[in-house]
Amino acid sequence: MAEDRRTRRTRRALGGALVELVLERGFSALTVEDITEQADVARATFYAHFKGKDDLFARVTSDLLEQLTQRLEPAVAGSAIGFTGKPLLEMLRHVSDERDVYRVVLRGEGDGKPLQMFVDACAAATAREFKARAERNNVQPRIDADLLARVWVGEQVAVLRWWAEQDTPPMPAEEAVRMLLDLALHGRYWASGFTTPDQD
Amino acid sequence: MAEDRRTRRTRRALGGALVELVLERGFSALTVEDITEQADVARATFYAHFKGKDDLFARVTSDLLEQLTQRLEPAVAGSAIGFTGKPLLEMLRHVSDERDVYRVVLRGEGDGKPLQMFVDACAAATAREFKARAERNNVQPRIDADLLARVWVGEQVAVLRWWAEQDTPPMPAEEAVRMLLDLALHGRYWASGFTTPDQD
DNA sequence: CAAGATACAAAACATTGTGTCTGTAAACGT
DNA sequence: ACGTTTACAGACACAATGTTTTGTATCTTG
Repeated sequence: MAEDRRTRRTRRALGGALVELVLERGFSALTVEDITEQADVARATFYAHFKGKDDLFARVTSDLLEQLTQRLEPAVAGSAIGFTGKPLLEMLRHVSDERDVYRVVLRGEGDGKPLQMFVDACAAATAREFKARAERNNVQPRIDADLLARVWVGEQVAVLRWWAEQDTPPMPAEEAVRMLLDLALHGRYWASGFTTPDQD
Repeated sequence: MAEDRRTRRTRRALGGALVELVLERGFSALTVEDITEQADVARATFYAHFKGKDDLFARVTSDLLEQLTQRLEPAVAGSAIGFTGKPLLEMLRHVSDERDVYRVVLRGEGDGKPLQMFVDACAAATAREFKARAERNNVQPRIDADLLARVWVGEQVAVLRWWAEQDTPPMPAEEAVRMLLDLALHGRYWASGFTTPDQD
């Protein structure tokens, strides 16, 4: 019942080739033949596994997501709201381990659909935590919940993208997390060194 | 010296057709012929104006950006830090006026490159304002400036996307701006109804 | 308003990528 | 060692691209 070694081999090779080539030339510039050549696989074989470029990319992305949720599970268990604290820390580490794939996904290659997958997953997880926590503590959000959720996830993705694009970590992951916690606690004006906004 | 009227006509038609079709089927699913058919223009004519699909999309995007910066100019003149306040309000209004184009761009169609253009432009403007203001008032950001900038822009884009995807405005633009100002001032925990984060 | 310039339409063309299908050889799991 | 599964190489029809040509309609400029 264990999966055939050959299929695993070729699938991995194709996924790796995709990521590598997208980083070099961008997704839309690639042909299926480019990918199979890089992976040293026959073109016909490609179609035995995937419907096309997009399908391959989608699988690479969902594999990544699956791996992420597995790594996140213990951290989320009894943890804080949204993605501050342990979950975020674990995410940053995962990005470090799989930097290339994250770059490709977070850059929005492939018509942004893989990124959409990723964002949706994050948004769902965030919203779930968010609502559960609000109900548990019986509080009401001070600004529109939908808007807040968007801002929240947009921020997370922006940070991950920034983190993924670094060749060498600009700071320890722990410090980045601390900064983001401060930001979430005190707001942007505080973070930028001000305590009050300019008048306008 | 004024541009030929026929040229303007066909270019507009092609740009409009692109936006319309992307909303229906997505960018990657389109052929040049689809676009020319929708615009009622000969295929050869398309290539007289643009190098291909991507080129057309890039021009549509840069036209939008140009229009935006023009509208933003008066608002930015003597205004607040980054995109809170008047500039943000003007942006939301612009999105309302050009909803379809914004949707297409902000969804990251076209391999996310048009979106990249947009984000880069916003980031540049934000960073400029940010540094100028910090220097003027002689303060230092409490968290890494680069990270802060990313978060900032990520948040803006998320809000614009949310705003663009609404069929009918969920609230007056002024109220959305007020919320975001509050958010920037007091932080996310406050906005979500808490004053302190959970422990983790 | 006239004349020269410019843009458009229509059709044909070579080129490239796609997706599918063969028969054959090799690698796999049991 | 066995039967089964998978990969390979090549060939195929098809679709989309990008370019070119020729005749016609429309514009701008003087």
